[in-house]
Amino acid sequence: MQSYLTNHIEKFVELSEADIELIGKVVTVKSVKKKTFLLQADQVCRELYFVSKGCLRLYFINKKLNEQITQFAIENWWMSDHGSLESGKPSSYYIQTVEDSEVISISKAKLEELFEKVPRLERYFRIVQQRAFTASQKRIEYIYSMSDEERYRHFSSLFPDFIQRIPQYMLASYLGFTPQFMSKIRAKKV
Amino acid sequence: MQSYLTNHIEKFVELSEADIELIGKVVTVKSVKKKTFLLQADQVCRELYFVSKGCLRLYFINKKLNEQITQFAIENWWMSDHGSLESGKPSSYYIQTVEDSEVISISKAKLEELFEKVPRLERYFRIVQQRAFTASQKRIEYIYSMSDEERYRHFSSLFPDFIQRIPQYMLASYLGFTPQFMSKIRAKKV
DNA sequence: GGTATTTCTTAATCTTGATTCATTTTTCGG
DNA sequence: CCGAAAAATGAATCAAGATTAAGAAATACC
Repeated sequence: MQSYLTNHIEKFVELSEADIELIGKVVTVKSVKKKTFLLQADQVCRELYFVSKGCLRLYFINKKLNEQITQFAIENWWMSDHGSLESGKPSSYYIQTVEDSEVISISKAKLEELFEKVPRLERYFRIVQQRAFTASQKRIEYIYSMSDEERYRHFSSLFPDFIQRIPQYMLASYLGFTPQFMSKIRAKKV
Repeated sequence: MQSYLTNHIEKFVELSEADIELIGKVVTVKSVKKKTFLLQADQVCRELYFVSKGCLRLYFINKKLNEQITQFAIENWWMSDHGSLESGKPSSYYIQTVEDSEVISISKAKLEELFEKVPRLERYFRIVQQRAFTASQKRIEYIYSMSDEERYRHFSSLFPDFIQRIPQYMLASYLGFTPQFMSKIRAKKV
């Protein structure tokens, strides 16, 4: 039985019917209401989440006790705390739905088993991981080459649809500035 | 014949003698003098570099015409412009040796072939890529949760040996502030 | 449909780190 | 070992964005 997930995987590697069966057996599809936590700080992260519908955010609480968002995941993106996943240590992050969402999850343990049975998945995850890394590097490049205002305008022009989906204060957090500053910028552009 | 590279790979996956042979055939080991460019902006990046000895930096020229370093690679780290590597488009980055170094390089094309012959390497690169991504995410977390001064002190305490190896202005660039500001911080701490 | 909670906006003041420019110290090639 | 270039320091002024403190506008909930 095909799923959003196996569909996505097949954009990168071929899967047999048997592979799809095996994958189907170890993943869990969940409908999750807005503002539900999939991971909370101090818990060990044991799963990877694939968004088939909706939007997740990854954030931590900084020293000033504000939420600092470091990632969003929308349709066809994975989200997890790989640090906690690998080390087995408690996470310092929260993963929460921003909208009512549909999430496909797989435990780290099951995924390891799955790699033995469907080695092609190593390739899929290598490619996905590489893209994530490239995106993350690009983000660091932007942080260091644009002012906050420029970064806001750049992000808005790249993802006009996305910024409609999320509250502005979340975008401000993701871009690393205050909601007040964001209002200021938006007021300018008339 | 074992190399620094196959040694490193074997920390993550098992290799047969035949695998090691195959890998040895497609990589090139080079001794590279300090300040040599392995990649320059406007060139298409076609290779991945593994540092067996020495240190590389990845940087671009920002709007103010300053060098902005986004990554260092020391022993046992890979460096490349994955963006350019994947897209085939010219890079906007420079990769340069910071010290006299020994670099093992493999072309993207050869690596693709190698994945067919030694599928276990997919796993190795998946793991390596995942670590790189985690490190990159961690870096973004630090950028958004510490002031420049805090980040400098944090970095210094984490990598006291490394900061001895590189000029201070390179560290300032990597941390995203000016050499003048770095002097100021260092002068404080007496 | 009205109240409570979230989200967004405005404005004054304050801080961190940039900029500019000059000087000193270190490193390196010949 | 010397001169030139590279790297580090210092101090004065400046700017981007934070902070604080209201209030206004949306949204959600009962």
